[in-house]
Amino acid sequence: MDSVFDALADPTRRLILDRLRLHGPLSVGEVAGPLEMTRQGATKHLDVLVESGLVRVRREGRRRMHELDALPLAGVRDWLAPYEAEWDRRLERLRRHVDSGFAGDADQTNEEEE
Amino acid sequence: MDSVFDALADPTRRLILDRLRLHGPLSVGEVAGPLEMTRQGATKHLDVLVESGLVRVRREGRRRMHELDALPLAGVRDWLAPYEAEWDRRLERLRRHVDSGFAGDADQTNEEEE
DNA sequence: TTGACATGCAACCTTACGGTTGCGTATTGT
DNA sequence: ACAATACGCAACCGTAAGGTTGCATGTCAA
Repeated sequence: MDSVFDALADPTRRLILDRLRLHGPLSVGEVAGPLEMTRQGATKHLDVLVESGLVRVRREGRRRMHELDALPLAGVRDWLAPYEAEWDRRLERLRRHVDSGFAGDADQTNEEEE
Repeated sequence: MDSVFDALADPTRRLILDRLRLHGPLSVGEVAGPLEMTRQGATKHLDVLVESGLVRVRREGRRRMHELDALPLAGVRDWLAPYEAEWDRRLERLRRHVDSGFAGDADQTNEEEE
């Protein structure tokens, strides 16, 4: 689980996951191409993803194909769940607040942005 | 958004978030206590969390109280959504496979859970 | 006022991360 | 066979992350 969160921490890695999700299985070169990076750089990122279980790898001749496996992300969703309850509560409070015609500025509750 | 994923990458930070969610607003010392870490260490983690918007901070006399703000996690859930569709598809395929009586040994396969 | 409490600030240390370069190896098409 | 393709391995580099120590500062209670 730790390794999943760790894998997701890097923007490049999330981008790779997106590409794997949208454009099927990709080789190292195909992953490295669009990114402005060496193949070796891409390989390292892919290794991290494989280690986390988010990417499965299989050989196809001289190519090393990488396929998305989204299942470990279920763990992230599970971890998220209790927090979701939390922010729902907040939004609910805000909604009630607005509904009850609080009418105006001059409040120090900083619940905006979303 | 990047900063949120980054904040979640560290296990200690996720643990702090859990404690803030369950045990209300906490001071630096209260956060640092249970963790085997210096106050300074805890402060750094808290700073990261504040920077990501997951924690709000307010002064109370000489204490610095930290409160959870789960809203930024909505971004994580949103990022997760298309992947969830993906792993659901996988589980669905598996379910159909089992349903269509691939019949390894002779037992009645009882799934149909969520 | 004065001391204990809670924190801030800054420097420092070690290690891991993201990324590169250079070279060696397997695989393929012709 | 042979050259191009796709990759693996290992060393290296700069920087930031996680954590510490030491000391200064603000704040409260008596």
